[in-house]
Amino acid sequence: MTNKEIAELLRNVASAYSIKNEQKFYFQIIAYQKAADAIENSITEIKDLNKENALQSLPGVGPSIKAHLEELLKTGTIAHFKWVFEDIPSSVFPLLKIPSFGPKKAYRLVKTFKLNNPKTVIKDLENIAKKGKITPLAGFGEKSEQDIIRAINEYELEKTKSVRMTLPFALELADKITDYLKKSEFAMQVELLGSLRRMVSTVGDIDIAAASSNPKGVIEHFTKYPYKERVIEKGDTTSSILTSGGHQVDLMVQPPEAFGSLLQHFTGSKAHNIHLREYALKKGLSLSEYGIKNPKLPNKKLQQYKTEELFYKAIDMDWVPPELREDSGEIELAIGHDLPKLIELSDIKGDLHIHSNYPIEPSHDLGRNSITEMLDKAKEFKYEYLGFSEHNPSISKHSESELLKILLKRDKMFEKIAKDKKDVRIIKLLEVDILPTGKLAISDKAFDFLDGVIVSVHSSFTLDINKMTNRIIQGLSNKKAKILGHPTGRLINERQGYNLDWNKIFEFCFKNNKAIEINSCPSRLDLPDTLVKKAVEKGVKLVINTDSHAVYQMKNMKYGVSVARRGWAKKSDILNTLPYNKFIKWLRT
DNA sequence: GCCGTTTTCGGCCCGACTGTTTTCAGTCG
Repeated sequence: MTNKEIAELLRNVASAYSIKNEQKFYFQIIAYQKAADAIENSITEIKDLNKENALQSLPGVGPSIKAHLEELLKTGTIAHFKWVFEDIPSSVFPLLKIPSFGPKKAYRLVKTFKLNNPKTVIKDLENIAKKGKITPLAGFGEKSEQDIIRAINEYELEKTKSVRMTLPFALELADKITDYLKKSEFAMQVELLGSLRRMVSTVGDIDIAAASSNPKGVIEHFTKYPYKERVIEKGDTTSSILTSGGHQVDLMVQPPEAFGSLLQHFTGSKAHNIHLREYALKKGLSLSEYGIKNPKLPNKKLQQYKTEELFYKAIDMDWVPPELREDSGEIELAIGHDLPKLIELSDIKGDLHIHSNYPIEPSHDLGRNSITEMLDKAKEFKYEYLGFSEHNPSISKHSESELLKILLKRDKMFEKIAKDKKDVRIIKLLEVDILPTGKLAISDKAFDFLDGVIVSVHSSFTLDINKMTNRIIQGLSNKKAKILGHPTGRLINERQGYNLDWNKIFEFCFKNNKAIEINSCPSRLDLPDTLVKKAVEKGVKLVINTDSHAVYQMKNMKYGVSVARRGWAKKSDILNTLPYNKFIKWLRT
C-alpha cells in the first residue's frame, strides 16, 4: 500500500469514529487525522520506515497506530479496523471525497436511501437529489439538495480537489487576484498567505489576507471577481470563491490594527498554529486571528497586533520565517531565540546547471539560448560564475574520439567567449547520465576537458531500492562526479521519485565530499524540502541550480532557495554561495 | 490515540459560514 492509500485508510477510520460517536471518540478522531497527515507528507514509504523500525518518528504515530500499521504490512488487514468499520456501509467513503460532504451527511444519506453500492453511490445520490427526495428530510431543505447536486457535478467535472498547482502557476493566479483586490477603495494592504507564503512545493488553495477598516466592502468587491465560477461563501470577515479554472481562493479581512494576528493565523501551517496555541495556552494565553486574549483576567480584553513580529514577541518568541512554519522544531527554537539564519537568494553566487544551445549532440534535450545570452543573464543576476552542463553527447551515436572532439570544440568556444565576457566566469561541466549499471555515459578521457560533472539518472527509473542506491553511489564514485542532479527524479503531479536509501546516499556524499543538487525547476523542486532538512542535519553539502534550458528559466533560482529554506539550510550549507575561487577549489579537489 | 522544560495522567487551537433552525449541526480552514 502506498502512503497515500494508508493515509486515506486512517482518515476513513477517523470518519467512522465520528459516525459511531463523535463525542466519545473525539480525540481518537483528531489523532487518526493527524497520523494520516504525517503519513501522507512522509517522503519515505511506510513499509521502508517500518523496516528501519522508525514508524514512531512520524509525529502523531504512537504505539497504537504503529502496531496497527505493522499488522497492516504483515497481514494486509487490521483486526481493530474491522470493528471500527462494522455497521458502516463502505459506500459512505467515496462520498467523503466530495467537498462539503463530511461523515455525518454521507452516512445519513447512505442509510436513508440504502445506497449500498460504493461504485455507484455518487451517481445514485445525484439521481435521488434530482428527483427531489432530499428536500423533505429533516435537517435538509431545497437549498441543500441543490448544493448536493452542484457539489457532485463539480466533483465529477474535476472542478474541485483537482491536482495541486505548481508554485509559478499559483503565483500567477494569485497575482491576478491580488491586483484585482488592490483596486478596491477599501483594501489598505493585500498579502498572499497560506502554503504559497510558506513556498510549499505545490499549492491547493490560494489564501489572501487584506487589511481594511471596511471588511465588508473588500469582500463585496472580492465576490465580484470577474473570472469566477461562483462564490462559495461570503461572510463578514471571510469569503471564498471558485475561479473559472476550478481553484479555490480564500480571503480573510481584518482591520489594520489586527493585521499582524491575521497574517500569523492565515499563513499557517495548521500544525504550526496548533502547536503555537497549545504553547500559549500553557502560559494562560489564547491565540486567534483577532489577537491574544488572557481568559483568566477579569476583563478578558483582546490585545491586537499590527505586525507578525509583535504577535510572536507577545508570547516571548522570535519571528519565525514562513518557510519553517511546519511544526518541525521551529517553535522550540523560536522560544529559545535560537532559530537558524536561513540562506537567501542574494547569497547565491552562481548557477551550475545550465543547458545552452551549443550543438553538443546530446542524448537528451538541448537548451534554447546561446552561451553568451546565458552569461548576460547571469551578469544581470550579479553571479560570479556560471556552470555549463549540457547533457553528454549521446554515446550510441558517437565513438569515443568523436565525443572528445566535440568537447574540445566546446572548450575552444568557451575560451573565445571568455575573452569578451570577463564579468562572469565559465565553469566547464557536463550533465552525465548514470547508466543502469552505475557506469557513467562518458569515458575517463573526457574528464580532462571538464572542471567537474553533474551526474543524473535519466532512464530505468523503476529499479528496486538497493539497485538504485548502488547505481547512484557508483555513479558518484568517479573523482570528477561532484554533484548529484535532480536526486529523486520526481516530476510533481506526474511521476514519483525513484526509491533510494537516503541514509546510505547521505553518508556516502558526506564522506566523499560530494554535493546534492536542489533543482529549482518548479516541476521538480528536487531534492524535496524534507530530504534537504535531513541532508543538512547530516552535514551533506548542497548546491542550488536551475537546470535552465532557456534564459527565462534562470529566474527560477528563487524556488530552489525556498526549498533550501524549507529544509532549514543556511548559507554555509549551500556551496554555490561560495566566491569563485573557493567554489572552483572545492570542485577540483 | 498522542504526548511531555509545569505532566507517564490529564490534557488536547480557535474560529467562520451555511442551511436549517429558533439555538444548532455540519463542514471547513
